[in-house]
Amino acid sequence: MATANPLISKLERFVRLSTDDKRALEELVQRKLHRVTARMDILREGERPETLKIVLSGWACRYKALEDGRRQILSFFLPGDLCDLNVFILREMDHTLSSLTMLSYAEITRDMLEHVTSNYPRITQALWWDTLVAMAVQREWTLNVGQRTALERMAHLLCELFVRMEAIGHTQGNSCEFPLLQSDLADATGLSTVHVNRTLQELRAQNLIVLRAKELTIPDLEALKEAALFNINYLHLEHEGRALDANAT
Amino acid sequence: MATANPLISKLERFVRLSTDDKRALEELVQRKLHRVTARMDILREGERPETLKIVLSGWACRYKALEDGRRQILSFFLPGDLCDLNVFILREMDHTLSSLTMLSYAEITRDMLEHVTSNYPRITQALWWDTLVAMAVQREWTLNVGQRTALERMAHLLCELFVRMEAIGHTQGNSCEFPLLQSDLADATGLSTVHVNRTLQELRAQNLIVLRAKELTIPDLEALKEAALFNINYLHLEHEGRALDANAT
DNA sequence: CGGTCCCTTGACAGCCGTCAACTACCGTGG
DNA sequence: CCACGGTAGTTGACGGCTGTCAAGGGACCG
Repeated sequence: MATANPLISKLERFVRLSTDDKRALEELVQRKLHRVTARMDILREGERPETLKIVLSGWACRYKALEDGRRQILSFFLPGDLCDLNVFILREMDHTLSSLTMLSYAEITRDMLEHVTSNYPRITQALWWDTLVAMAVQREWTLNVGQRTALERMAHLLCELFVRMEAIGHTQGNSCEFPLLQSDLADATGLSTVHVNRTLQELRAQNLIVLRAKELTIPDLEALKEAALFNINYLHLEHEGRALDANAT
Repeated sequence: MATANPLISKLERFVRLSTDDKRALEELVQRKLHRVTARMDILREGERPETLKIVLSGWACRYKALEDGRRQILSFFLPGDLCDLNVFILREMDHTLSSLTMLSYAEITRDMLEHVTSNYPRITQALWWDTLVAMAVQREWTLNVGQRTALERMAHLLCELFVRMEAIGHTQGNSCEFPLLQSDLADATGLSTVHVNRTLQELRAQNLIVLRAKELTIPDLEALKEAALFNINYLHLEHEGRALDANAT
């Protein structure tokens, strides 16, 4: 079971937080809450990021679009995930953040974040960890669209999302909620929607997935991983940083 | 003209460094120097990163390989670029670092880096900036292989490399050194070497590039950018952080 | 001068995109 | 209760972009 606060549960995958740390994180998240409906742009390319956003419930994504309309989804955000640490440093967004489902998220201002990072070293460390993992995921996505076939690519994306859902306690057995449209899968994999459809059919035919009514079931995760050439190392779930024990400071 | 130390010139694109900052950086880089010949793996997937590496001269890259040998180059490193800030946090490499040319680089240990980050806030800020820009570049690459056609994709990669070479003062007019093989371009763009060859021919036929003898010339950069749907914003060269003036602290 | 690496070119195939029509599903309203 | 409209998913036909295979050419080097 996840804690009520998905950011805390997430960072605890990396460091052991003290009660102080947790209280600071609770405050951080409760200051400015937002809700938006599905399929709304939250922060657009070209705008200046003012706040760090943290997904509390629902799914979001970031994407870039070319002038002629082609669109690439670059990341999916699940509960607990952070968007655009850019706020610290970069002047303008080079991509767009957008909700995929009904979404609730917290906003954290630059000042609030600076307060936390200068007083809570373990939290700072954990935010770094999260950033580096996000980079690793982005690299894997580049590999995914660059080298894998359509079938492998789709299998890989489904594996990643399932494993990430599992890590935040949002799976029930072999199944999890799965709100993406086939057109989202197309934009994320660089395939056409028609070919996404065919690829999903093929995965179904091989009994690798059951996907309908916004629910994904993976009867045999190992088999799907094999079909995807999925190597989980890039998610860095090893809980390494648990060495950073709150009681050890 | 660049400073003798490419790391300093790079970070100065973002912050104004004090003489103290510069001395610290000089020391950092001079401690452990290395030279390797072209096409050597420096740090392999699965190994534990012990030090941060900084390219001083030559080109390097990072790549991931699938079990069956397919290979994706994920980034190119030019003089002044940093490899694997991972050293701080992640337990094992999820990709491989490799030299492309004769390469000289400096190694920075965890201790040295921590000393610098706790005593030189402007340097810390500049390292963050560099990390966020690297993420932005990785996103653009995902877009590149996911959405652009072969011609656009190749044009985009050549644009990026030329602009980055220009930013570090390594261009002479319209030309710059260009040590990549067509097979490197293939691995970076997700195309076959044969198709890379054809795509280069096409770019030559349109007078967009001259590429031979390890030298790239771009007669009309604007035209190449247009063919590539190249939007420079993702490189975040705006020198925004110059607000972080060394004399303002 | 032979060897090796890299680049180039042609022929052919296949994966995947495009176009278009059709079905399924769902919420709304008469 | 059924009609209706809109969105999402499905399927077929066809074409083209890009991969594969294979052979040849050029540059550099021992």
